[in-house]
Amino acid sequence: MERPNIYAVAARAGVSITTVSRVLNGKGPVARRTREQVLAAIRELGYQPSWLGRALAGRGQAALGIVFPDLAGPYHAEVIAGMESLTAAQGQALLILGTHGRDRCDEMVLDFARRVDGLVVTARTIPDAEVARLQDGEVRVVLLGRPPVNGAPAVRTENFAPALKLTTHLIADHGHRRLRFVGDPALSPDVAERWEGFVQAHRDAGLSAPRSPVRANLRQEDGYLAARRLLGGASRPGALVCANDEMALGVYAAAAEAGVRIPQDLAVTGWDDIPLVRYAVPPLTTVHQPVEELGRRAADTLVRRILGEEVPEPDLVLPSSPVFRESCGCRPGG
Amino acid sequence: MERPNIYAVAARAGVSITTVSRVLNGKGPVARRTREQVLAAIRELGYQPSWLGRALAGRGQAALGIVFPDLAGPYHAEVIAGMESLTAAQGQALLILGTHGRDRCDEMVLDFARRVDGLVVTARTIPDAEVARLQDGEVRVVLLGRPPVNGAPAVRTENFAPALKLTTHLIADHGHRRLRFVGDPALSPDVAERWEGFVQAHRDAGLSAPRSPVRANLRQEDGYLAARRLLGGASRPGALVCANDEMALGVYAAAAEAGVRIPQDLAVTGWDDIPLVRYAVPPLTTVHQPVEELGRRAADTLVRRILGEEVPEPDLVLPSSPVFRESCGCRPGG
DNA sequence: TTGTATGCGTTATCAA
DNA sequence: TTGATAACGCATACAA
Repeated sequence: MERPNIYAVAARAGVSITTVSRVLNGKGPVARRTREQVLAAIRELGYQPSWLGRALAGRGQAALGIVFPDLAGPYHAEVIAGMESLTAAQGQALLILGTHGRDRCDEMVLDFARRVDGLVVTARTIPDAEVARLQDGEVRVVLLGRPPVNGAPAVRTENFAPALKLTTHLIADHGHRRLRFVGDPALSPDVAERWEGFVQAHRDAGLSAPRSPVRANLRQEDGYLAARRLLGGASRPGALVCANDEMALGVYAAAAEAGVRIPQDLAVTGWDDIPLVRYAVPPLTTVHQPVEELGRRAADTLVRRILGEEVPEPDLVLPSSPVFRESCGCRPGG
Repeated sequence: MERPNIYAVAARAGVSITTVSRVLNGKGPVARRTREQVLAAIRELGYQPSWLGRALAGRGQAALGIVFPDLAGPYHAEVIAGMESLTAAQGQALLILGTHGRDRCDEMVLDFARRVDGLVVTARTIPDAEVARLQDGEVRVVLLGRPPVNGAPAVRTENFAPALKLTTHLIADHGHRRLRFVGDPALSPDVAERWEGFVQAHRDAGLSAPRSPVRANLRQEDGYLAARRLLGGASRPGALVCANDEMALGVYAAAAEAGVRIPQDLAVTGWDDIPLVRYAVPPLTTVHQPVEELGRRAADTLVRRILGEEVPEPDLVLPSSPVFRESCGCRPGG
């Protein structure tokens, strides 16, 4: 048995397709009795409208897309989970595309954009210029984890203030003087802002400017390798402020290998507060980000844009704050 | 400027849309000169065919879907990454849907299925009966991490043999006698098979049957809680075989808290070989699964089904094997 | 209150 | 070698 179309329903109910369409969309006047007949026919045939037909007829595709660099760490998976929770609830489809640092991904993204009503574009995927071009091409875009571009609204998390607070904590409360920042500010706006907060804390404390960041690529192995280098070197740092949790856990491994105790010999902090670090040994001091909500809000903002509503906050910054556990030197349970 | 359609191209090239279509699809005879004119028009107008039109005209939607329970751990994200690598390379779209243990997800999945050419359905999402119904409804389905149902091909990883080997290693090489399995066999076919291998190892070694599994729910916290219970109890186990890595790391935390040393006082093993465990302290002995390839192969199988090709292996089982590090008691580096 | 006819952008059939 | 035209499934202006 073929899948029934709107004509089949109309025939069965003894009406025209227009009437069926009206019943389906709840628009326009339909006599009670007629409506019931149509509804009955729909039920009997197990009819479900083809969203292809709908989309082609100009009703939008009821689909959102997200463009991310890759699915290596937990971060983007959580962003996607947040978006998915919203799209699923609203009966929309969610399409995903990883750029994987490919060169010619402009076309890919453009092609991708054609299949959705709007796009969430994360940091470290496509350059601002390309975002601007998308905007000009009437593609609805929402930026995630990066500042607004050319009128495209952004949704992101706080970075500067928590980094400042965290670093100040290490300096003022635990007396650290030789701190290093592990992460590459050039890699993403988020990391850049964290670095800024790190620097500011030094200024605020009247310390000399910190040494340049230890450029590392956000994965655990990068943290491990960076720490191995640092811990083997002459002037060993007293505290490592890592740009994310995975690198911090990499530092844990290098420290264990070198016989360096955390936090007695080395304070370590992360960023993200991924589930694993709460049960790390010792529990990691980090900065909690509402990543899933970030995805949800991005999707929500995108939907508003698509509906033509005014976006209330074109640059929404969600609060994130330090979680002091034990790797910074704080006492267990206190 | 509106987005050009096939008529615009035809008009510009001074031909009919049929000819344009032929050039586009490389089918049917087209004079060299004509083709060039059409190609020029396409280029000048920046024309790109609408996939909506294509799909409606019956060419398929060039989209694959995956249904998963949630994005909590690294596992499903990696599966998705594997699928995405294939779909992106082939210019297909990838749609995702999480069931989140929702009740009435039958309709959601059905609706979802209408938007794609085929579906990868993972374990712990929808019941076999529902999969069978999808199959009957002419939805192309490939199962992932669960056995074939009603003719739907499956792609999964080895479980029994590695579990047998791993457990035997603990028993024979490290002399363990009081082993417990942490995980719920009822939760997924994968876990059930791992439990079977665990049991078989006891039989093979001539030991009495192991105690019942410590039912825990795959997340780190569940492992932590389970281990806390076990380590506080009277008859403390000597080895914990965990159904996945996250739970094993939870065990790490509980052990540290209880002053139990790994592996001296307690051997621990995981499953999956997620990146983090390689740099755990101590490095975790686990079973490596080619999860990303699993996703890729599932997508590949699905594409074959869609193209109507014979699926070479209706029940593809990818090999997975133990990685002996230090948490089982093996020496560093050997 | 209901129906007719047309457009959306493509592919495919058949005729020229 | 090319073209006119009919699907595909739906929404909607317009007519009745």
